[in-house]
Order: sequence, then structure tokens, then C-alpha cells
Amino acid sequence: MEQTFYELLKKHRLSNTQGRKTVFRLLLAENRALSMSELIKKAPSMDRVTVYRIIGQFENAGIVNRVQLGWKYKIELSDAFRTHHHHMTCITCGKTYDFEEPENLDAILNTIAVNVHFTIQHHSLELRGQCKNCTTQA
Amino acid sequence: MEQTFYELLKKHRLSNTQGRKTVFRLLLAENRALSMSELIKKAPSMDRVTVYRIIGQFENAGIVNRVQLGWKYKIELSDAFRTHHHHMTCITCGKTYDFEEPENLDAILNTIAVNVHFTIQHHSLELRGQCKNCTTQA
DNA sequence: CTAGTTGCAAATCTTTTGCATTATT
DNA sequence: AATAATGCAAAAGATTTGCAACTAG
Repeated sequence: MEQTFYELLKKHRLSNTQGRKTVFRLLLAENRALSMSELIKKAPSMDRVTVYRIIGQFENAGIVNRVQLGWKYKIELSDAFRTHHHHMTCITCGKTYDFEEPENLDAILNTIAVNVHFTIQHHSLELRGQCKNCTTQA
Repeated sequence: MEQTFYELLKKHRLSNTQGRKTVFRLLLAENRALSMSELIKKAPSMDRVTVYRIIGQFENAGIVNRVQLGWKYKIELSDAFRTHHHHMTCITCGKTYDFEEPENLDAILNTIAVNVHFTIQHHSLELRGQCKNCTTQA
């Protein structure tokens, strides 16, 4: 994990600073998508500006992804660190659950891409609705 | 179109004001996703606060959807006014293209939903990559 | 009329920029 | 030492809130 991180840093000519290590470990420990303000709160030793800059660089370097959950985006480690997955967010309790890539999705997307001559670099599939708990209680 | 709009307003006990009509017609005329700042610019007679409030109400009423394009969200008319579709955004030129719902997507999502006991109310599929033009030029 | 809607002022939160200081290689 | 990274101050943007004035039903 850390090894992959260092390699990605090197590959993108980013030096391995204390701040970058902190942000990376934070995301690794949480193992879920965090909002900017959560990230900033969880790294009180760092200036908010620095966190913004680091996340921007991490995104370029393929270390993190932005995901849209409801109205706001959050940050999570990229597929280099977690298996590729998607998100479902419960509109009642606000929790976000991960689910695996559907088996045939890639084939479907490829067909579309070929048809319209679009080169796909990244895809995201987000569901909104009610989770098991909230459906039962309603 | 306008008829459906009036019905949705009534259903959600929103009165049919000049401002709401303006915002709706704007979105209808553009037939694409607009950012908040674009919307505000295109409705100079209205206070920005009012535009925010109207969009909030429209979202509740199912008149518009927020979609995530790149890092920012945009607003477009809901499926009540446009056929259901998804988006692909070119990371080079920034343009957004629509594409139709893949035929088998619904079945795939249903399977997932049943497996994890999640009631899907809304799904979105977003692609990022390079469009035909930008691929050719590169 | 009167409840719902809008404008205005202002607060708050989020994100970006410039520059001087500090850490990394 | 040279370059890259960070903190701080401050600007710029985006979004929300309270309240008084206005408008649709």
C-alpha cells in the first residue's frame, strides 16, 4: 500500500512530504470517502490550503478520486488502493454503501464508447434511494 | 411541457410565479445542464438568492436534477421533461455529451438492488474521457 | 385579504492565489 | 544549494439566513 503510494508520488515528481503522508494514511485508515471539511478537520496540524493543494495533486497523480455523493463530492483512494467499486447513498439516513462493479458494465460501456468515438478514462455509477434499514423502518 | 410543469408545481403546492416560469423556460430553451452561475447570469432580472431557492424547490418537486459533471454540479430538467439519459464529459475540451440509457442497465441495477435490499430511486452514470474531436487532434 | 414569494443585506462556508518561509532531495 | 512544499493573509466564489416588502390565489 505505502509502497504503491511512494511509487505514484515518484512517478509524478511529487516529493514524499510529511503532509502528503498524513493525508494518504488518513484516507487509508478511514477506508471510505471523506469530504474536504472532514479531511481538514482530521488533519488539524495542516493548513486547509495545503490539504486542498495535496488533494488536487493526488487527483492528478491517480492517488485519489472525487466521487459525487448526493449534493457534495467526497474524496477516496483510487482503484490503485481499493478494488474498483461504486456507491449507493441512502437519502433517508445519508449513509453511503459500496457495491462491486457489475460484471457486464464494462462491455456495455465499451459498446457505447465505440459507437460515439469517445475514449473513456473513468466511469462512475451512483445510486440514490433507501437502504435496507430505512426501508424496513418506513 | 408547460402543462407538466404546472402540474408538478400544483402537486407540490408551489405557486406559479414569474420567477419560477422564467427558470423553467430557461432550462427548457437551453436543453442542457447549466451551472448555478450560468443560470444566475441568464436570469439577470432575478436575485441570485431567488434562483437558489427556486432550484431547491424544483429539485424537491422533481422538476430538475442535479448532475455531476467533472468537479462541479449542474442543473437540468428531470426525466419528466427529457428522455432519461446519461453524460460523458471530455476532459480536454470540457464539453458534455448526452448518451442514452444502455438497454440492459436497468436489469443489472435491479439485480444489485435485490441482492443488497436497496430501493433505488435514482441512478446516474457519468463518463469522463476524450471526445471524438479531441482524440483525433491529439 | 393572507399565505407564500422575493429582494436585500449580510453571514457563512468553500476554494483559490500571492508571497515569504521552511522542508526535501 | 536549488527546488519544491507549506503557512498565512487575503481575495474570490458559492450558498444560506433573517427580515421587510411584494404578489398570486
